[in-house]
Amino acid sequence: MNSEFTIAVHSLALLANLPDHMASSEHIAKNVCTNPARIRKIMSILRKHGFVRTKEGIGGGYILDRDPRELNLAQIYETISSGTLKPHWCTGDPEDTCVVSSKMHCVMDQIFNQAEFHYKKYLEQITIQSVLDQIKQP
Amino acid sequence: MNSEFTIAVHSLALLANLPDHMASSEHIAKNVCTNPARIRKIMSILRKHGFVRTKEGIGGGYILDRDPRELNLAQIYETISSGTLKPHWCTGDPEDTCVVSSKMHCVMDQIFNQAEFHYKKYLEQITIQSVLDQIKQP
DNA sequence: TAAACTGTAAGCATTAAGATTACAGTACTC
DNA sequence: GAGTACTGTAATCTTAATGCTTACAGTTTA
Repeated sequence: MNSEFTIAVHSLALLANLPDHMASSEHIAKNVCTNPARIRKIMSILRKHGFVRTKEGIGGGYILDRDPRELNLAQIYETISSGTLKPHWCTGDPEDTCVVSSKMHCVMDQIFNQAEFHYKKYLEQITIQSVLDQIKQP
Repeated sequence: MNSEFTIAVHSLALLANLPDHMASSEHIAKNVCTNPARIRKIMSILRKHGFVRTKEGIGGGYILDRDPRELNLAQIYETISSGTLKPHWCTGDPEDTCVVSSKMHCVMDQIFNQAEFHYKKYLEQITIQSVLDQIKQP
């Protein structure tokens, strides 16, 4: 599991906390503790899905383009990390004569797909606003 | 996400399919498509949790020690892969003066812990027997 | 036209995942 | 009790995934 989803959530929460001005990739990167190129890559995907607006040139950067109360983590997961619940490596061999070996891949695939469905159902309940509220709790 | 959980499920389903005799690590490894040492490492954990019995020496190997209808994937996940839903890398910096940066780690931790809780709830519904039934479907 | 930004990609470094090898310990068989 | 076929476990090596750095073209503003 890589951490692009976590970075996206962090970045969006940060933008929700700065509703009135743009934040540069360098600013966000410092806050998240990573490098600007990585932030730009992730924000570029978020822009293509309409979560943020970007502006190039002087005074440019990123700004949230959604109501944080209506932006949930399932939407973010979907665009950034869909399909990452299942491991890259898979057991079994479809060519094997043993049914267990030959079908296991397919069965585990279904299990992970459904697991991801439930995972997203859970993430749907959490909005960027609720993340921000939790952060600001004393 | 590594694939030890998948390997454990595959191995246990295989054992459930061979209820009357022991399977060696080499046999299981061939079926799973990995190496015997890896199987032994995973099976050793499963033995410590009472899922399988092992026997050393000639004719030894592994045999299921649970009713496959009462052995669910949540139990397996718990013993093999607990805590792996959250990425190793974490955003933010607890020492940062910005609340978002300093608290994000803690908030994401909670989110991933609860996500794992829901994930396990889903896995509870799936038994080794049901995996085997799915495999044997035409 | 210079400065400050994004967009994107190539290449490098680090870390996690998986394979290999080795060998001690155990149980069975002759 | 010696040989064989297993598990248990650890050390080391290889490969693949992850993250970082650098670079530069494109865009906007001053």
